[in-house]
Amino acid sequence: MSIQSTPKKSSAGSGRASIADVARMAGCAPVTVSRRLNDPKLVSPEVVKAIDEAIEALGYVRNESARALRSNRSLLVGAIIPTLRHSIYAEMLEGLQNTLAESGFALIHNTSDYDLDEEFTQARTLIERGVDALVLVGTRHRAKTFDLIKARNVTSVVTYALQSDFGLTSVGFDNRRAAAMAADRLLDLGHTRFAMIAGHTSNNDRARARVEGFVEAIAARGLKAEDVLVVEASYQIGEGRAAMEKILAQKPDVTAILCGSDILAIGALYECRRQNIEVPRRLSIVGFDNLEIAAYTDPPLSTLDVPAYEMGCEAANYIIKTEPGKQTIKKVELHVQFIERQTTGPAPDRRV
Amino acid sequence: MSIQSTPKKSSAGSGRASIADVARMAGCAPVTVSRRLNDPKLVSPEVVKAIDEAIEALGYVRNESARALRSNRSLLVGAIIPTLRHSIYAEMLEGLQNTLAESGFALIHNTSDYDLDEEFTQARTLIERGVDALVLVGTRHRAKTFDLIKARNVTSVVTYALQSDFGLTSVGFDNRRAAAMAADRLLDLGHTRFAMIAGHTSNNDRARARVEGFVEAIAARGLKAEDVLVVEASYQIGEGRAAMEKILAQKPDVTAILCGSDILAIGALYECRRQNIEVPRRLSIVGFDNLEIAAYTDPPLSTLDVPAYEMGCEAANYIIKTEPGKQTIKKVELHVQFIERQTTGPAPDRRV
DNA sequence: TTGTAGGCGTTATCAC
DNA sequence: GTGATAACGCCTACAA
Repeated sequence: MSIQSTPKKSSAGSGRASIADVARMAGCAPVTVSRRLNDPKLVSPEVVKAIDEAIEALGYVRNESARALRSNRSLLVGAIIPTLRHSIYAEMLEGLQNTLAESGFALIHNTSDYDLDEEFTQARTLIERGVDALVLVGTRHRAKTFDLIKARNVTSVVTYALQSDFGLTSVGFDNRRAAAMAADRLLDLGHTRFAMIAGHTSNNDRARARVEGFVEAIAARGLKAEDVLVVEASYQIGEGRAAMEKILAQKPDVTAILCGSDILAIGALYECRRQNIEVPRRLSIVGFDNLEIAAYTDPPLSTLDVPAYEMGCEAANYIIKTEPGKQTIKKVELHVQFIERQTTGPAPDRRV
Repeated sequence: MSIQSTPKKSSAGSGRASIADVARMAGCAPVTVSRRLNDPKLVSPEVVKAIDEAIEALGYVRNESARALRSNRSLLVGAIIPTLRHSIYAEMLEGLQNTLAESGFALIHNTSDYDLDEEFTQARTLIERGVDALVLVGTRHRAKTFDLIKARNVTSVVTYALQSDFGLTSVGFDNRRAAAMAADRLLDLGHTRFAMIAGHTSNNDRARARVEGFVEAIAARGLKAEDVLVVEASYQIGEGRAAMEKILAQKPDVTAILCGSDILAIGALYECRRQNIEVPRRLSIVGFDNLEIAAYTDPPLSTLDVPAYEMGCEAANYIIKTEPGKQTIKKVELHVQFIERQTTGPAPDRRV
């Protein structure tokens, strides 16, 4: 009864031409059109030609939803990052997206603003959307987030991280070691009175690892952890400035400061300028990230170069190579480099 | 053979529980589960409870692909931006994503790197994916891109633009007028010898409009267009620096410079510092964008504040409010503000 | 308030 | 090399 009324099922509901419309026009079966689209070798040249013409004439575009439904692959990847306002995450995302796009994947992103519950909700939504893979930032996540990923067996990558004890592939660098590199360099320059302007460490394992790495490396050289004054700030220039002000008030004899981000370092430099504190003559400052701007501050900022874009690319590569449902846990370590510019110098007491 | 083995169709192919599994467990029909998900009012409390328990027990998550296929709405929005490396676009994207998420839309983005053909390809891919709406940047696009949008009748918004003569809704500000604001202020300060460090104007209508607005506003005050030396550069600090060097070589008596972006202005400031040129004593510089850093340069940068995040929000609002296939063309104008900090001052000849 | 009966556009499977 | 058929999981009608 119902079927007879639509003998030639056309682009009825959607308004879009379907594979069936193309098939009818090209004088073949729908399957053949599907084959031409997915594996042209299986179709004879003449038929391919007829199909292509029909596609052109009808302005046919494939319906990915149907494809995803039937084949159970969405070619969609979800990424949840803290924020796009830090270019470091924007770059990671760009690397991810560019690399994924080459293999036909599209990227959906959400920003959690460092809220782990929000992150869980977003992960759920992304999985509802049928993403084939999920990209997260850092090691700290709600248990239910991990549970969800495991229950659904969604290919997942954690960036800015190197642990794999929670059972996910990670792509990143060693924040602890990076901070230690800065510490070692400053120690070699004779510094003994340190401070650090760190990002907030609650809910941010990267920020915490940097603090730990810095303090531990200093302690390893016989100094006490108390020799390091740590002030936390959110990643904004103004906050970096205020933190610097606080440090100078609390510990006026400080000579070396590591900042958890170049943004914070820029704030610190600003405050030094304001207080007429010569950098690096009286105070050495090291940033973190190696943003474009770091080479152009006054003086140019010594910092740690973080492979943000590459992390995105590596995460994408893992996703592309992984068969759905068959992930093997890997750890991809990228390297951080200390870039010495002109905000670091010998400790003032040594200089004399 | 194959079918009989699964008389009660379970989560067979996908591995995920379906609405049918939930229904079986809750002792109701699939439709009822669907209703509970979409409009809980229609289902009695006890049934809701049973369904919720089943959902919980099975770890059910809805399949958006099926939903999209059936309802012909993907709740997916595509955005194509030039690059994420300019925080101005990242901010727009963040506003877009945050606002869309509140209404259940997810955002897919691509970066075209200012390549209009690439943009077309991406638009096509996004439409294949069934996006309910498309967000583009600027007014310049390939004719085939417009054709595609019209053919598919996809709700579309153009950001950073205010024209609507190409038949799409636009959300933006008047680049021409913004640049003119800067020109007027500089003219009021007595400047007569101008230059501009502009972004590349081919394929970038925003950059072009800024140049035109600047030159025209100066011409409107009786000066000649030749009085403005325009140098193009891509949006990188190093390029801004080089452009500044070039300007100082070609037109050493220049006293006022508008930069097409704060990034370029930072490069210009850097070069001034290098050449010991006092800003704003000898030279006034105006940026564009009002990035976070602008308030912390030395001296703090006078610039034009661009409502990037808000543009994203407004674009999202339009999309959310628009019924699929029923778009009405609108023009949402946001306002630009001249932020006077300390890189602008009276023309040196006036000062004497 | 709940259930029955399709079908959205595609691809997997099996036949020719 | 090509085609017929049956799902994929959900939702819109309509019926009870």
